[in-house]
This record gives sequence, C-alpha cells and structure tokens, in this order.
Amino acid sequence: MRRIRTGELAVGQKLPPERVLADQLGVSRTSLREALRALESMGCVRSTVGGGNYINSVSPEHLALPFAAMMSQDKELAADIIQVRQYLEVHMASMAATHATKEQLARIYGTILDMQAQIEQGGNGIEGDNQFHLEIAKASQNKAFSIIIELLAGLLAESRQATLDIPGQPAKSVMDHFEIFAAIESGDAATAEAAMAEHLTKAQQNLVDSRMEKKETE
Amino acid sequence: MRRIRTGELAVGQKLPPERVLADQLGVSRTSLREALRALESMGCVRSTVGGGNYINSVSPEHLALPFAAMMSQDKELAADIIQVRQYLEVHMASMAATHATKEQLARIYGTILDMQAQIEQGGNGIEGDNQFHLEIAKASQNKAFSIIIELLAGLLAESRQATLDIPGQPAKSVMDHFEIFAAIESGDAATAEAAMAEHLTKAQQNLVDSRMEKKETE
DNA sequence: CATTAAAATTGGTATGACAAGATCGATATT
DNA sequence: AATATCGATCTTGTCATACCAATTTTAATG
Repeated sequence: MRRIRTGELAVGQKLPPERVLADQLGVSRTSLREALRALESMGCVRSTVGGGNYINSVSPEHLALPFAAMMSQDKELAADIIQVRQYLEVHMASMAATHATKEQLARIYGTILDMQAQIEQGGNGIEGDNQFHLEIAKASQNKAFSIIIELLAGLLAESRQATLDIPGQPAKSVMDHFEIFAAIESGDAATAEAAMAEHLTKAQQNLVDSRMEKKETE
Repeated sequence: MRRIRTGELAVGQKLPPERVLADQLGVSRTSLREALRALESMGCVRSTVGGGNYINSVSPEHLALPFAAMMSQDKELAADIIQVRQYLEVHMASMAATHATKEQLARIYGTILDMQAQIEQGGNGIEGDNQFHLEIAKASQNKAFSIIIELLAGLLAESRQATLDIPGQPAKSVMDHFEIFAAIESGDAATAEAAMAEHLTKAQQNLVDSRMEKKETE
C-alpha cells in the first residue's frame, strides 16, 4: 500500500513472482499470499494464474462488496441510504443542467430512447433507467457523484426493480425522464432539480403503495 | 459471506478452529486462511491469535482504507469529494435543526466548548472541530450521513488541519460553530443551512488564500 | 516467417511442523 | 471456601516443501 501511494508502484505494473517478492520482503510465500489476498479484496491487486500479480486501480465495484455487507447488517441503514441517494441525485440534476456538454446531453437522451425500446420489447427498462441516472451523474462533472451513484446502483437494484415492476410505471418513468432531460438541456437548474425530486418521490410513493396492496391481498 | 447474509452466522459468533473449518469446507488450511484474510480486510472477520476467528460487524473504518486507496490514485477526485461532502454537510445542518434531540443538542454544544478549551491550551482545536461536524451528522437522525462524514473525516484531515493552522482561524471557526448551533437549537433549518454553507465556503476560501501566500513566499 | 510443441515460469493448493499467544482447569495459597 | 497462580492445552501466525494447473516463453519445425 505504501509503495503504491508513494508512486513506487504504478497502476498496471507487474509485481515480481511471489517466490521472489516473498524473499525480498523476508517472509514466506504463504504469508505474502495472505497479504495479496487482502490487497486483492480491496481491489489494489489483481492475480492471474500463470500470469503474475499486477497493481490494480481501485474501482467503485471493489467498495461495493464491503458496503453491501455493512448494509445487510442494518436494515434501518438501507432506508437512510436511499434518502441520501435521493438528495444527491436531485443535486446532480441541478449540476448537470449547468455543466453538461453536448455529448453528455446526447448520451442522457440516448438512455431514454433505450429504455423506451426495452419497454416496447416487453422489458421493464431497468437497465435504461440505471443508465439514465448514471449518465446524469457523469454530466454533473463531479467524479465523486458518479462513483457514489455507481456504488448505490447495485445496492438499490432491488428497490428499483420493485418500482418498475408496478404495471404502467415504466411508461411513467420514461415521461419523467423526458421532462428532466428537457430541463437539463435548457440549462434550467431549478426546474431540473424540481423535476428530479418529483420523479424520485413519486417513484418511491408508488413503491410504498404497491407494497401495501400486496400486503392486503395476502 | 452467504452464511452471514442468511443469518446462519451472527455478528460476534465464533467460528470453528481453522483446521476444523477447513475440513468442513473441504479445503486446506492454507486456502481457508487466504479467504479469511480477504474477509478480514473487508471487515467481516476478526482474528485474534490463540483466540479464534469471529464474525465482525463491518464498520466505516473498514471502508476507509480502499476508499483512500481510490482517492490517492486520482487527485481530481479528492477535490470532487470535498464538494460532495460540503453539499451533504449543509443539508445535515438543516436536518439536524428539525430532528435533533435535546441530548444531541447538548453534545453539539459540548464539542464547541471542547474546541474552545483546546485552543486556549495552545492547540488548533482540530479534534473538537471534527467532533462538531460528526455530532451534527448524528443529530440528522440518518445513519448514512454519519457514516459518510465519519468516512470522509479521515480523508479530509489534511485539509482541515491546514485550515486550522491559519493564524486566527480556530477562533473564527468557533464563532461560526456557535452561530450554526444557535440556528439548529432554534429549529431554524434555513438559517442553519445558510450558516453551515457560509462556514464551509469561508474556511475553504481561507485555505486557498493561505496557500497562495505560502506560494508567494517561496 | 508462421506454426506448433516442448519447456520454463507462475499462481493455486495441500501438508506437516513449530512458535506465539490465549484459554481453561488444576493446584496452591490465603 | 474463595482466590490467586501456574501449567497443560488449544488456536492462530508463520514457515518450508512439494505438487498441480494455467500461462508464458522458448525452441524446433515446416
């Protein structure tokens, strides 16, 4: 870790063979390998059998596993995270309205068309839905936002799935997306923010209602 | 991981000895231990020599390491994260104003007094500063906010340190804290939000100015 | 020069052994 | 009888060695 931070080891660089590296560090291969597994689980190292060990760039996915572990231990936390995510996403819509490039606008629009196509083919458009929110995060020109959304996308898959499984919901979501996109394209931050907030609260309300109906039929 | 999620293994539970567990899983102790190291690095397992292996609750600190690894790879990301943190913290002040209990208000007030005492004793009050922001996060009644702030506190230690090392800054920060506290205590969400926003932007502006002066003297 | 097969390299797993620390029970003391 | 102390036993931490499987490199071949 220290050697990576100081730049002594660059991303993509190949480490010496385990037997050599263990010797350099003055430990057995067993101990070295246990250390490598720890580094691998946090995404710093990638091992390929026969190929060697490489320094790896830490991606959001590597944070997702322990993050999910933490959430699964605490149901209350899951609800709180949804609230944080909603708050961030509303702000991202506002930032995207003022910062998005033409290419990014095109990509956002593309995700809406994709979602529409997915629905016409009988799907619920969850993939396009995810992409829509991720592209807006990217358009906010803030990497941290993108990473957080990417991280939460996996964790909130269940929630989003449930929302889109409500009859008629996918079509409503697409209309919301068009509305949000229009506000972002016109550079109207306040309207984009309001539209996104309404979209998220409506979707969640629908989810709550649908769960209550489900409970009644039981 | 699966056994933890399904509740088959509860937090705090002791695992069988490595030799037994390895036998149960049909692998060698070597392989089992490599798996344990991976689980340990993400906080799911805690090992004590002679004592055994225990299922551990995943705390924010365990996320901090890979998070820091990711940030150290990308300088631009660090600036983006500061922006996200500022945005979240402003909102937390607002939420604290509407949700804080009397006990939490007392704790927030306590951190200001602590910071004042630290400064009188010649310190820069960074510890009290950190505690102030953390207590507000807790008062927002949203666990996710607390975790995020706790996570970022370690990463932003450098930035906060630099800010408080500016002559006269600690005293100014204390005054800001009193102002923010007053707004939260009175339940005035809008004022609390504004005061926090001003506090953070002022602090950062001071930091930028101080860095420019430093550069000029070089 | 391209193809292919053999050889060397490298990570993955297994086994046995010993050291260091923790736990628990027997024994001695108060 | 309660408590303190010490030692046997258990458990993790580390190491050395060996072998397997996948990959890469090298050399031979057409």
